[in-house]
Amino acid sequence: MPDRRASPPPDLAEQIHRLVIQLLRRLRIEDAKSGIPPARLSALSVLVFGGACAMSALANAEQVTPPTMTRIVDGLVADGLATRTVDPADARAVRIRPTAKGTRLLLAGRDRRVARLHAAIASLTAAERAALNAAVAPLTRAVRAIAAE
Amino acid sequence: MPDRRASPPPDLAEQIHRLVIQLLRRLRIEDAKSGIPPARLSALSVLVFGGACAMSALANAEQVTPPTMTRIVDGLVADGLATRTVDPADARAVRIRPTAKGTRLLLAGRDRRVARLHAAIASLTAAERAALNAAVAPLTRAVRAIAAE
DNA sequence: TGGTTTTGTTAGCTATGCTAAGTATTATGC
DNA sequence: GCATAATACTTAGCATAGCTAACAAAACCA
Repeated sequence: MPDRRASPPPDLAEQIHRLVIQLLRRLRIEDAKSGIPPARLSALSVLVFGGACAMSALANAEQVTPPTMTRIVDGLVADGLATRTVDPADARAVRIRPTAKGTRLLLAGRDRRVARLHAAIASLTAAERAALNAAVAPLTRAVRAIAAE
Repeated sequence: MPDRRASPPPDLAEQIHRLVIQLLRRLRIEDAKSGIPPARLSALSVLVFGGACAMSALANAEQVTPPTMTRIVDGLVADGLATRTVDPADARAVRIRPTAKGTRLLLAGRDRRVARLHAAIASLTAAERAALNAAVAPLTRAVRAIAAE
């Protein structure tokens, strides 16, 4: 790991760190409106955008242990937002799928979140939006670089 | 709120949304190493960077109800990371202060987080870092715009 | 002075994270 | 082909963290 006082100005990482925390904290407010607790909403998001999924894959995607994911899925199933069926090819494993209701609910909530950010971005100048747009690729690379270790 | 299909490309908000979620998820891994649960760590961060604080102000800063913050502070005090004293000017209120141990611990943990992001940014090209740097101001404005509503 | 507001806490519920331990199924190795 | 190991989840039990409702105490104020 490079010296913290090396090439990039020391504040860039800090600034981005702070910004990102604030951004998510503000968007999170929208989530409460869905009536679904955050862990379920997040898992449901994986199901809706990633498709059907095994328990372990879901736990892995959410960076959570299997017992925790078991209970989150219990909640989703109880609320009619997902279904749990035994994998026909492996009776140990389960396939977890979002229901139509779950998909509808998630997309609506996500729209609220993203719409809020979208509105904020729309209020910027064209030059500012261009600067944001130009930062997406480098930030994507940086995020991937974190995973490397 | 503007039409989602209006001027800014619809994916910019979505891309940033996704990126930011991934970024924090990856950095969060470092927090576990501190041995302090996330809510306490976050509250401690407010104390260390914002200075002594009343219970209500802390709850407000953390977007949490007062009872929740009472227990988080209980935990911090039990761990010797903060102190709670009655406000001499108002016997209803308390002043919550980080201890030297709390300050030391938080700064170390934060350094690990930021250092990780810093290293990732350092691995980019100069042009990419410049693009990131140019995006900080617009993103700051956008985040503030979210709070407006 | 007596009601109201402010500030925090207590109580009790749900949700979410963990580890340890258990069950059932599949894979393996001899 | 059967014992053993590995895999995929679940159950149990604990700590943390969020909420609302109800309460206590202090300060305000009319």
